[in-house]
Amino acid sequence: MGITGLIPFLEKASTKINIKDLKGCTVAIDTYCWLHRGAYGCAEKLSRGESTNIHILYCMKFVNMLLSLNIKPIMIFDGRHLPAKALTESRRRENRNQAKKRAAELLRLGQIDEAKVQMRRCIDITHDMVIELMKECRKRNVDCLVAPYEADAQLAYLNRKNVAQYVITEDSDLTLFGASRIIFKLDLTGNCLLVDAEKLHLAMGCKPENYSFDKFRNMCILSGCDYLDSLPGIGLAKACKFVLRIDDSDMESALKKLPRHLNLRNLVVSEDYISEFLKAEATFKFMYVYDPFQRKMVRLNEIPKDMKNFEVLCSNAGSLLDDEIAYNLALGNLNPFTLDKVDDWQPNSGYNSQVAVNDSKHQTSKLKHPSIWDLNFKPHNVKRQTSINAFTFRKIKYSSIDDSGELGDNNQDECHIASLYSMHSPPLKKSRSSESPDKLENFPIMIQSNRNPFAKSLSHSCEENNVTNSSDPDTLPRLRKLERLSKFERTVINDSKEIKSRFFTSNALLVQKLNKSEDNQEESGFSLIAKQSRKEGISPEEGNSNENFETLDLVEDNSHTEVDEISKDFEKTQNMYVSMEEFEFNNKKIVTTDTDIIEISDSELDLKSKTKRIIPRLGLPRKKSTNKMNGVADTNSQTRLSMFGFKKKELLKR
DNA sequence: TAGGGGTCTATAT
DNA sequence: TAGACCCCTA
Repeated sequence: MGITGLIPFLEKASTKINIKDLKGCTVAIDTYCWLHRGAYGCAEKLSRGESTNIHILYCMKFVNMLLSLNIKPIMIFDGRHLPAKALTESRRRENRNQAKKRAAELLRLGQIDEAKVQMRRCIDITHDMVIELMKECRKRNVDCLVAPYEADAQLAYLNRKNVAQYVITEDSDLTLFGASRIIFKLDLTGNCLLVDAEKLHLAMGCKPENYSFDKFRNMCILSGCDYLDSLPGIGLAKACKFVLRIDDSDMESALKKLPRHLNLRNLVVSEDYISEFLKAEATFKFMYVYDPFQRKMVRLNEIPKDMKNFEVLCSNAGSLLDDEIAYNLALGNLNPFTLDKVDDWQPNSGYNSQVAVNDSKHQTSKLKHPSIWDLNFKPHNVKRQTSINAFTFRKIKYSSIDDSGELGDNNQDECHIASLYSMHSPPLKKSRSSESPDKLENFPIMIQSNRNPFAKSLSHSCEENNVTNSSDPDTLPRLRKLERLSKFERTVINDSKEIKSRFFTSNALLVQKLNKSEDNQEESGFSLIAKQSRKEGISPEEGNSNENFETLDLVEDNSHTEVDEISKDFEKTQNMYVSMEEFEFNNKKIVTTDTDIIEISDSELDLKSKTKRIIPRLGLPRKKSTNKMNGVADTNSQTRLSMFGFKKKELLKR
């Protein structure tokens, strides 16, 4: 059931991303969603009890996609049913049985198509399917874990412990368990929707100081969730209005005032509803999950010592199992409902290595990722990465490339300059290159659209909100400039080629980076142009001259990552896309991808054309731009953002 | 008119 | 499970 309408409600806290942006991260997956979708494709066979692995292959496509992108997946499966959901589960079981009967009847009548529809409705994900998928995952050393109860709570736990920096699901309930970064609607091209818990206040339409996660959770419970139906006439909008008006510390007394706050005089909030509400809240907060490091069940959140009546309130949040049972349940060795032994897999057993020997092509990936079942496993410090550009800003010391002539005498790095053109005014440092990984990890994610007004839609509601709320005195002039930009004709092109980030870099820097090889992962992102510069005999000093940029072949450069056999197999059959937008400006076609700005001539508009002109840094070739930009001079004191009507000087004045 | 609620449909290959 | 659509209600 989930929370009706929650995903659209969270629009302002959401960003469209591509899963490839999470390279190097760990993601925990609500695997039931994939299994269910996969089973839809072989519903007839499954309902007839025939052997099929289509649903397993479907899930493995996603797994392989993640592995190919150097993203570590952890597959989480639902465990036992909570008492709170007993009614829901029995309803579902009843519906499935009815659909089965109808399907059989329709088949007897020869109505095949109608029968197929009913067969799809009676799909049930069994523990046998789970074990089958687990075995496939183990061949690739992909960790699997059966949650003691709801997978949602387990996902949130792993997310909060930083075992998984992101979680993938289709179930909006997950937001209520406190996961910080949730990915919805992931498809096989990698496109998905990222909901960031740090932005939930935007969705609720309140200031960060007035927001609390308790308010958000209370709003969702009020609007109706798996553990409690909503009061009549209360949906997300009204629930939001209510929780923002009240003091969230005492819901018991606040709920009694709900009819008055919402002007719904006929609404009755019974004592029973209030106690069920408090139980639902406790279920979301204190559900049992499995901690693979302590190897025992723990509460999602610690129960406060001063909490009264917690035994009653937590009566729906699961019961504690013996450690040995909980361990084997988490490994998938027990049927969650009967607790009968159905498998005997143990971490680091011969079973796993034997598979790896027989299937040597998967050994590479096996070696890559430490297992959560390894006793020495520690959540590693993974750089959170949703924006390649954002990392580029931090890792490169731009102040050292003044000789490019682009930055003038302000001794500003391009990160700072970019910030002056950006919608926000975050505190910026001249260089982050010397910062520790921990500090980097804590750095808030900068979504591309916030940093690069050209790369994403300007009408994005999130950004509008930020602009409106900004107290920065420069906001209005910036808005006016952005209005100018928004007049450009923009069309979204879905088809594109992946290009590595060079957005704010100069050729000089690229070549320097290539020579120094300080950071292989970063370096390779630039290697295409840098190598080209070398080929053309361009020195770092002159590398910024656009004349040296001849037409380049847009060839994906995968040298930056260890692409194993799985990746290669996958990439043969899957096309990874980045979003691409096209501007028309002074009879030029300018295309911005997530990572680049590309100028293409009319004859090259076919995006499948092999040759396109790549513009290093921002904007157009210098020579052409000076003549055509409506009198906006392209001098040393001005970056190429001026191509779009921005003037640098006045913004950089101190 | 905004917002809630019920119903129907798609999900895969 | 989510989204679209339509209808109803305050």
